[in-house]
Amino acid sequence: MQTATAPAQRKVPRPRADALRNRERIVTAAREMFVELGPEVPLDDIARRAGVGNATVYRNFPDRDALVREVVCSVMDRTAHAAAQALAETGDAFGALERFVHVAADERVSALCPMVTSTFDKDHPDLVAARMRVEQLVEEVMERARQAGQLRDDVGYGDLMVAVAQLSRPPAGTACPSVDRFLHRHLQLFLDGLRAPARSVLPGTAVTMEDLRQA
Amino acid sequence: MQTATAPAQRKVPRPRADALRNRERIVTAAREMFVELGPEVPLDDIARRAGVGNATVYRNFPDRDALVREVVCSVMDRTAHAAAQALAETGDAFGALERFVHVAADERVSALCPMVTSTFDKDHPDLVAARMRVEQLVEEVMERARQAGQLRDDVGYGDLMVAVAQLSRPPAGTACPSVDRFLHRHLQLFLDGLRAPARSVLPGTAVTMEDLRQA
DNA sequence: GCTAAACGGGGAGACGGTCCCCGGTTATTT
DNA sequence: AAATAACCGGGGACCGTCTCCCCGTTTAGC
Repeated sequence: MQTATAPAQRKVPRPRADALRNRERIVTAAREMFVELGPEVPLDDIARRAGVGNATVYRNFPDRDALVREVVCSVMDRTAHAAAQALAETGDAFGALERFVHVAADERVSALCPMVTSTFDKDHPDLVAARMRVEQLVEEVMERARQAGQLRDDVGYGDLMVAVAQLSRPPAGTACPSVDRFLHRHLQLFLDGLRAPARSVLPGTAVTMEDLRQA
Repeated sequence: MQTATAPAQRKVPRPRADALRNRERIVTAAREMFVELGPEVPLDDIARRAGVGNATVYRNFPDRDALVREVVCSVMDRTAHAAAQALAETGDAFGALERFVHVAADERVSALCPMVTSTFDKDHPDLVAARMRVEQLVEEVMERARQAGQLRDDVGYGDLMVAVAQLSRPPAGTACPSVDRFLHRHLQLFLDGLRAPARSVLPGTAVTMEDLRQA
């Protein structure tokens, strides 16, 4: 903690500039390919898309899960950012919620779900931290709309996020771009169903954050 | 065409009873496993679940696509049946639509989409026949609700079916049963958004059957 | 310009899915 | 009930694919 340019204790001499750049390009490429082709795309393909050799991928990430985790955290951060922006809006509370949902869908929150599977540490520190940020912010956005009497009160955080994730999932298999044509229509329809007053009585109870965690 | 017991021209001496039974069990097991594990489950696993040897699977279906096609047709038939029942209901038109949606979701129409990929003949006679039946019936159910002024008129067949398929997709990876807990809640929310009068203006135009076909 | 870190491509190794083979079993026919 | 032919089941060979290491070459940083 002496100088800003050499903060870490020796032994970590600071990575090279191009190394950092490559790492970032890998994460970006991985996010795109996970969304398009699913969570099982060969790492070699990701490397090619990123414009690097396959060895560079395996150097930066000890195993597939490490890469997946980084991608998931990245998407969560973007989602949290979208929620924060929605919170900053001072106008219509439900309008802010709507805007958040459409932006989050474009970030492909969807891609996360298929990956949280099998050998994957859901309790990794980085993950819980990112998750908590998102939950906190989205919950606030929803609460404000609820207070304003615009959001029906029998729905929870989990209802919103799961439905958005499901609706924004690509049709699996192809990177068919047509899904985007439908996606925002269907999100809007779902949002219309979310408005107060409720037009029906829902089965079960509101899905909370805790429900998702242990699911 | 002489007697009913020997209708086929010779050379097809009629399959044995247990052979038919096995074929049926394979299709059932395949539907379950496709829904739970995705369209790439090993055929050997399907055979085990069906309680038959793997050779029996390969004997009955020349290749994977043939099995997938049979499963898809089977699900479509069930869906068409659900739609027909909804049409037969004489009460509330929108209520019939709701009931159809919830039943169709339980049939896992969802499982179809991930399979319509890569090497798969979308124009196989059996498929188009089943598809046309479903389209016809569902369109009628929707039209009746629309006429009754209960269904917003800026949505089409494609909007309904794609959204239902997406919402009823299992979270991919695990056969986590919790999804069923959410599923019907989210379907109901979506249906609420479908009701007239429209609570917002949708982006794009109504998704028709033709849109889906060439997508 | 020198040094060491980082890169890239090729290929070995391993895993998993598909499909065939053949001895045993079961449904049908007379 | 016996004969017969279709059908079944499990084991294993073949093949494509993904992972990951190796090593000669390049490039950033001083």
